[in-house]
Amino acid sequence: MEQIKAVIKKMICISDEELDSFTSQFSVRKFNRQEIVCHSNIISDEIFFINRGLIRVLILDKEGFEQTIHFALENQFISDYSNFIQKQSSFYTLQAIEETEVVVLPRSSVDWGYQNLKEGEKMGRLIAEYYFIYQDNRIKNSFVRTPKQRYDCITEVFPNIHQRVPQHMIASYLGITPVHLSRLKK
Amino acid sequence: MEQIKAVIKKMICISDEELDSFTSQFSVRKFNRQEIVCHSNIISDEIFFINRGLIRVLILDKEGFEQTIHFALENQFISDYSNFIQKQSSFYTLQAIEETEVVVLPRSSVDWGYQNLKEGEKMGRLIAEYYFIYQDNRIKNSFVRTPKQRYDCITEVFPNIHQRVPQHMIASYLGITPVHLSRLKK
DNA sequence: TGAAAGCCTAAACATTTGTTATCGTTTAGA
DNA sequence: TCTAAACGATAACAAATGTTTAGGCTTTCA
Repeated sequence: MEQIKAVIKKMICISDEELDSFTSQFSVRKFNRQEIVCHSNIISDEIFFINRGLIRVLILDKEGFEQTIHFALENQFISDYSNFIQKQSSFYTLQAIEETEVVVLPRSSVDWGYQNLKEGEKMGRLIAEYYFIYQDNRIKNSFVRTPKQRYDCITEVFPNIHQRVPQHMIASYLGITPVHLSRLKK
Repeated sequence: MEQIKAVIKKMICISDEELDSFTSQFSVRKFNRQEIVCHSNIISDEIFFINRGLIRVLILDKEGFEQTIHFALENQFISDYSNFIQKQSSFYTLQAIEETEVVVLPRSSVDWGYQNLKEGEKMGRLIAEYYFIYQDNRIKNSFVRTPKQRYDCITEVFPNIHQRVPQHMIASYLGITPVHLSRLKK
């Protein structure tokens, strides 16, 4: 739990006792390559924090093809956060791309944190703000950058992504086909 | 201040005294049609709440054309929230499309709310979560819906938008050209 | 270790989307 | 009230992107 403790400490002021009470409610889970961390169409009552490995977020489009919506790296939180917040069944599938170890935050512990940690709500605010900024940047980029430019700067957001995931997933994340990405690279 | 008070009361538990102390720090500002509410490239130290009217968020792309990024309607908050949070100079321009009246929340009052309202941080969390969900839906839609489908369902997010803004702004919001939108409608 | 699957590139062709120009109508402002 | 600007539709053409197919290479795993 050392990694998630460090991340929380960077966000808010929290005593070691508080932190221990909080993290003692979490568990650890491991996944092999390609394994599904969280299926779509289930009520999403867990948030994951990545200790090690890499998770991609994907959906199946109407033709049954996988579309990569997002990547999540070490020391980041990941879930279908929209549907977690709204307590609806999840839309996204989470898949481990590498051997991955996650900390599991059940909804009960998240709620506990909001109610019992001195700065629990602030932590929630900062996390939501952080991901809002990420989404906003992504939307901004779709307006001001070409697909090739988005490809060229993807390592700003996901360092080493090229060494860790196949190119067709990056193409999908960028909103283009793998064939077209291959063409753009020339 | 009645509208913003009602919106805050819906989000959190707050006494009338707290609410009065909070809203007394706000001011009201009015804009004519086409008037700029907030320029880009300035430090954004204000959040706006729309009492009446309609604001669009836009950027100028490299060719100097206006791109509409977002619309904001009555009883919604609007700002370049990413850059407000990060205390960076704003990227977006805010423009009133109709005669518009806004409540102005200076940064000092927002910070005051976080520090002094019992549920101030929770309010901040809920607002950030709300806009995160909006952005997430938008990104989802770009993967699962065609431009025509996005056009057809835009009133789910912005009711009466067709009666209130010219079609070329909607096209821009959808990420297509006005000529192409006109073609799709056939 | 051998076969199957996955991956990237490439080319040819199809579809979507953008660009430019024009026209008629509506709207805004002097 | 008149005139210029803004707006939406349309057509012709251009550019970007998708689709299909194939080939060669690497990875996986039985």
